Amino acid sequence: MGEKSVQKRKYILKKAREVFAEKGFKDVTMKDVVDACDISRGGLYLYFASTQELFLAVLKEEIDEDDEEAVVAALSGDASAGDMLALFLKEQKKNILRMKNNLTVATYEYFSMYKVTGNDNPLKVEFDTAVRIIEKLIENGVSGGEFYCEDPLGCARNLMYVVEGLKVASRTIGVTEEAIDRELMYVLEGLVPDELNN
Amino acid sequence: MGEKSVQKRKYILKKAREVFAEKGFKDVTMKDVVDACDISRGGLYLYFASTQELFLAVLKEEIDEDDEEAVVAALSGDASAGDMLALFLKEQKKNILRMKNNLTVATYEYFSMYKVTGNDNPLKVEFDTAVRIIEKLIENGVSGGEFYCEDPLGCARNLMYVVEGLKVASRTIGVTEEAIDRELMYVLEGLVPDELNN
Amino acid sequence: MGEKSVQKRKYILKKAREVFAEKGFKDVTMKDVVDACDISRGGLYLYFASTQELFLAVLKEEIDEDDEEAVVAALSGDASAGDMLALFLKEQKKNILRMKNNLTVATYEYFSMYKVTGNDNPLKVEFDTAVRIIEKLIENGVSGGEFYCEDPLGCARNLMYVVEGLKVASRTIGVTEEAIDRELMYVLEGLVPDELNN
Amino acid sequence: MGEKSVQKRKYILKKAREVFAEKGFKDVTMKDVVDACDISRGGLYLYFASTQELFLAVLKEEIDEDDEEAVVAALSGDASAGDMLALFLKEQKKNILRMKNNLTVATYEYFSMYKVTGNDNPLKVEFDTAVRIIEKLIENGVSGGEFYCEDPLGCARNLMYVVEGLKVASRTIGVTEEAIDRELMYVLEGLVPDELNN
DNA sequence: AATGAATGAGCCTTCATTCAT
DNA sequence: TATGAATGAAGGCTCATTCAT
Repeated sequence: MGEKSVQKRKYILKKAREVFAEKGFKDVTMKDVVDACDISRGGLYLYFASTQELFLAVLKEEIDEDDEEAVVAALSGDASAGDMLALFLKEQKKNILRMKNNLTVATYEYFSMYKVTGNDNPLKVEFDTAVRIIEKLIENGVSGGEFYCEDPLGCARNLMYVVEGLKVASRTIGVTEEAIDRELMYVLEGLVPDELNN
Repeated sequence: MGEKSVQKRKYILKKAREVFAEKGFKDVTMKDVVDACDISRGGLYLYFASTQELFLAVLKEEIDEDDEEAVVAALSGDASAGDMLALFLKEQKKNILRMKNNLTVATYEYFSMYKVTGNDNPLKVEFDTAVRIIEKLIENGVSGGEFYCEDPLGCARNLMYVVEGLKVASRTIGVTEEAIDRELMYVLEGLVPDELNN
Repeated sequence: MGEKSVQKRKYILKKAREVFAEKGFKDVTMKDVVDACDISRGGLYLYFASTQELFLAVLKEEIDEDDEEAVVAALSGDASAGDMLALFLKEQKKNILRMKNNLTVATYEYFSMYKVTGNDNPLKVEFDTAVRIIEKLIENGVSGGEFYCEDPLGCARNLMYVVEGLKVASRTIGVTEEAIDRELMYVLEGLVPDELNN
Repeated sequence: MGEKSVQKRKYILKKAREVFAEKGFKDVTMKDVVDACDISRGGLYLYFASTQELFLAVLKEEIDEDDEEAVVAALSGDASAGDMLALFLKEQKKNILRMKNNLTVATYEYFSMYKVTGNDNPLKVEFDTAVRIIEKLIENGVSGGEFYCEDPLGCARNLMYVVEGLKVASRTIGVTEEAIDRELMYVLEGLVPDELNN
């Protein structure tokens, strides 16, 4: 595949991403993507054989980017643990609220359809990675006397399940920005020693 | 629609429920239901005009039942607040883990597709109801000296978002029974006064 | 078939007539009639086995009535030939313009579909009858010195083909009341001796 | 759509025309056309989305042809007005009698179903055009002393309504070739000065 | 007589997929 | 590589017709 094809592949993925963000996974047809890309039916098949293949490719790009963004943002600074955790959660919040180009629904549809287990499941990898980052941040915070927490891992997991809950709720029940702030704050406040909390 | 039709309607809903539980919402076709019910194409249309209509009817039955089950189970006993909360959560856990006949995925697919707001959204109603029940139980526990909690509502919400997170995770990432226990326990332990916790 | 059934049969025909007037012949389904009559599917079949049977029955009633109306109106008076012809044409005009309950389109659809020849074709019978009436009226008018016409039959036929042309045009091209008057007058004026015409 | 597709489009229209001529408009299904063309179901939809679209396209071709035929034939010669009028009417007669490939019924069905007014109605355009041509021919004939007529427009309209009447009668009542000749002659003879008529 | 539930055929329409160019 | 015409399977929906009650 030459240079040109790589460009086109990227172009297709960009457009496909928009389609998945709009319609989820199950409702997307190859025709939807063809129309969005304004290429020929046959042309799309040269690059991707199915919506599944397309979606996995979109997801792969997504995750590669995410790693660079959130993780780096969260860990590479020399800010305090609290600030870094706040930064990380801000990133999550942005994700939850993002209306355009959000793959949450498509991703849930995909992975509830094709059960993928263990580390082949990017959703799981992402979740576990996030848990580990948060755990680390809390531990750092505890070491520095900034936080109080007897079970950093438990707390990190609790936080991420709340985030998952908020994600799905925002797509189904509807969640305001204030509600997200409130939920995340609720967890964070549990980390702050009582005397500081008042 | 006579007595006989009522029976058939129920029968169709039962079968449709199985189909939705198996395939989610978006992938289900009228033909799927026809096949599952072993009736004629036209026969199904006598009762339901679309998968949407079918799904909403299935959901309505579901929720009517739920009300009788979980709520009654949680509140009508004269057990301690802790026991009642544990019972309520056990119900939630059963729901999360139930492999057969679980509408979680279908429900998420439906409500992420057709945005329904406010009290017309049974998902929201269910969530809010659960939060209120938990809040009440916590308050009772605090009154009785069983629990310690400065923000029962916040805690109840935290718990329910965790439950939502677990639900979706169990359908996408995969969650073991132990993980569910662990997460729910994590929250519950936050309610127990420290001296008792050790 | 008892008295009650006769009533019901008439009721069905009345409703069916409305349906045919609205939708023509080909588009009408047994269901349309069932809905219009608000009776059961099976109930309709007790009286009529198909839309064809229904339509023929509707038509039969129609023609029976027509005979009594127009013909009697045209011939039984002791008015002048010109007045009687004018009366007859006024009847035709009313028919052409009638928007509600007009079977023209349905009739054309039916008889262009099922070719019926000779005196089994009520359309032909009606046409021929009308021609004969007009011919007679013209002859009377000529006898009385009211009209001048060398070929009463030819003139009568010409008139009726114009009427047919106006009927179909009113359903397809659209024809104003003035246009109908103008066309009928054009023919009538040809009957009036020149000296009277000025 | 390349050169090849243009051919296929024409082929479909030709076959569809045959179907409409045979069955009228309302009874024609996309499947009828698919079968007549011996192409795939999907293949037809590449060119036309409905029988309505198909019919309008068939009609468009029809009318384009007609313009070149009848009008040119009637007006471009240097024959006498009477001969040209006779030629024009011969064309109409051919139309009335044509058994194969006659769209009369389909056209009436279509335009009685979808009311189209003014110049968007090709039926009206065709009618008005014919009237104007005949009027012109009569005027020419009068100028040349060939005809006698005080109201050329009225006469032209009368003639065309008779033609319409004959068209519809030929599809519903049944009309012999002789009857058509007779009717058209009846009108023409009214144009010829009395002394010549004997 | 009358009902209306039930069936199944039939048409509509959309797409995944292929393939000649 | 790229195109887009073509096919046929799949699912949607409606109705004519039957039949047990």
